Amino acid sequence: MAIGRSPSVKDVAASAGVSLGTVSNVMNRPEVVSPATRERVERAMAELGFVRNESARQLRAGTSRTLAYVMLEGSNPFFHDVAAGIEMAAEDSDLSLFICNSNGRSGREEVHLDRLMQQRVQGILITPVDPGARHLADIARRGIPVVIVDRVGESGAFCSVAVDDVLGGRIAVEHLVEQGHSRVAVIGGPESIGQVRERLEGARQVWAELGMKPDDLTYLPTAEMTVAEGRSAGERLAGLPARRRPTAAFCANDLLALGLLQQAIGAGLRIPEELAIVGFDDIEFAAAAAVPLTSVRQPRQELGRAAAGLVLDEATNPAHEHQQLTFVPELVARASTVARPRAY
Amino acid sequence: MAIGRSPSVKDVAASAGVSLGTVSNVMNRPEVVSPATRERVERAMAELGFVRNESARQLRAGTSRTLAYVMLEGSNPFFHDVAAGIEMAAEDSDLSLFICNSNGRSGREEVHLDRLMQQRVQGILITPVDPGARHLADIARRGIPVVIVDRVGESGAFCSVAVDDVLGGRIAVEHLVEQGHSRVAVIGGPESIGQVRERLEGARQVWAELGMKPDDLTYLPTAEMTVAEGRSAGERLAGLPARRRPTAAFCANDLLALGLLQQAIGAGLRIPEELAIVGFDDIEFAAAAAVPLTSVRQPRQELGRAAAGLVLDEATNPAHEHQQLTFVPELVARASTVARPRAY
DNA sequence: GCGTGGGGTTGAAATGTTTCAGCCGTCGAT
DNA sequence: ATCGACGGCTGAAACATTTCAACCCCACGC
Repeated sequence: MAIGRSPSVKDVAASAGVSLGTVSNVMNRPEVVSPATRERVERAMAELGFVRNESARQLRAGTSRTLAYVMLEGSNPFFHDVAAGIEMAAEDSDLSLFICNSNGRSGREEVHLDRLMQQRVQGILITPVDPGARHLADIARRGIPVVIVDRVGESGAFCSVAVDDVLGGRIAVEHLVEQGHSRVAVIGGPESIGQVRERLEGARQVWAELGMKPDDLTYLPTAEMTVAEGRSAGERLAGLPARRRPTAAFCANDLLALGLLQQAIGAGLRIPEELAIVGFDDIEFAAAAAVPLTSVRQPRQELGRAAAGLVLDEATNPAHEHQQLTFVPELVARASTVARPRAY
Repeated sequence: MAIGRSPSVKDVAASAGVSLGTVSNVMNRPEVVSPATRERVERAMAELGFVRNESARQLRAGTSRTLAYVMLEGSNPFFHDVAAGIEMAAEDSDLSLFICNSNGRSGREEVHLDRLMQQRVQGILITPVDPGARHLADIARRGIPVVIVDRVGESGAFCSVAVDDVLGGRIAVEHLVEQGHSRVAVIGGPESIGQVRERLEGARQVWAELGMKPDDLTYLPTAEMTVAEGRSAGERLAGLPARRRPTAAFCANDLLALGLLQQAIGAGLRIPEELAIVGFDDIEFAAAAAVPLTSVRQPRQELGRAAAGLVLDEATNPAHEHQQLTFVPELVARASTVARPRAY
């Protein structure tokens, strides 16, 4: 088989003895072409190994059959789960999905967005470094559907999908208090991250409402939301005088919680007796930890799916109105906060 | 700002009072156009908010500025690390990267590949469900560069990049024997996976060479390479009569190892004293486990980078020859096999 | 027999970019 | 003065597809 340039509709048409338009019809409106011709055309396509040229279709159509997700941190499985949800939805609409990763850097984010505009993607889903960034608004102003995932766009200029982070903070700390803890640490940062602020806020709210002493809720800031930072927070925690040391920690995500867990176990602490730990996100590795991690679950795939739904609505429905979808987080209690008799 | 269709080179040309060709030159060969005109054109582009239409470029060029990676299992971070390596390389060549996920199903893999052909991607990197699959060969025959990642294509019809899995099995088991173990389990499966076979093979080789009793190397097959299967393997292990029970396990990947670790710790075993564990891949969560996991490291990002290099070579270099790149795996010893005094 | 309707097919236009041969002046060399 | 070269710019062709008005022919109704 000669491997020249790949055959086009023209070649197929010639080989089947019909016109271009007919070949196109066979692909796009098979019902209008007679069975006999259709069959002939299909055979020709198979023989020549015809493959549609997507760029030509796109050029004609003015838009590509592609969505894009710009994730915030490739190293956090949470975002991959969101991406998986998006991909399912994309698949259902027969669209491709571009997955990009800004790695938390605004510069890379901008580069990706630029490329995506050139690709004329149908819509962009993004967990942005900064939801208020100029370049996001610019894109939306161009008429490209943009949906913020796992953050809430302040301006209302976009749709967004997120969980109620304040509530998430509340149920985490409420759970710890229910388990009898009266000194709790909240670990996360930097505070420039909206989620961190809101989860902390929720924690403080419920702490006050339950009548706990304000000083007994300690906020331990971190520089990032990584396993390593979780470990280092554990060391800081261990350094506190015993009488003031929290007996439980609420971490703003699971990576921090896993790091803290590792450090605590390494230091010989019994979990949850000497230190109880709650994470956030409920990534798969939370359940897989040596001491399975209690975590505030976000419906990760659902988040992605819903976001994709919104972006598609905006792309296709002229009457679309921006909306802010909020999901309800849910506490998944496991051994890192609840001691259970174990079979030995 | 009116949001009609986005402006084209034609609009820019009109606005700047030059011809299409000149606008194109400003973008592609700025040095051939006089500074004055260039400046005028650039201003016009900025004013109109001109964004290149990538599909038109592609149509003209006959190929897209895009690579693709079809990963095997989205739930295994290993593949995301490989993808990250590919993305860096793509970035260096100013290419976009499509990331797809076959989730271990041949059908999805085929759907993805089909789409990628339609997109006229420059090259395809893939960790295939089955390296011998017909559809892979078909694509290569069409002249599209294909590189197999983390598997070796039997036929030599493609380039491939992988680590020496036999060697990986050898160093894992060698390490365990060095640590004084004389009964070892190898956990992994199904055996249809090439890696599993080769890692097991390496384990058996070195076991024999070191003069250990063949019966003391137990192979525990699993149905998948997941955390859950790791746990269940742990239960089977615990069910063996004490005198025959292995004191160490070599798992064919880290997910299995983490599952096993969790099960063992839950059952009250001390690690590594009562059970030593070695994983494979050295994903980030291996180091983050409660008992940090000894693992056979694959240079994950390097794998991706090298694969991208090969695919680009095949795409651009007429004198390209297929090659099978093999990396050397490396043992990273941690607490799951080596007891160290700990500071309490 | 004539008009009508409609199923099936055609041919050309349109999409946005790049490339390339060619054109127009100007400047330097002969 | 003429030629050549060259910098700077133009205009048209080419890429593969989709769409749409137009067309042909046949059957059917009057």
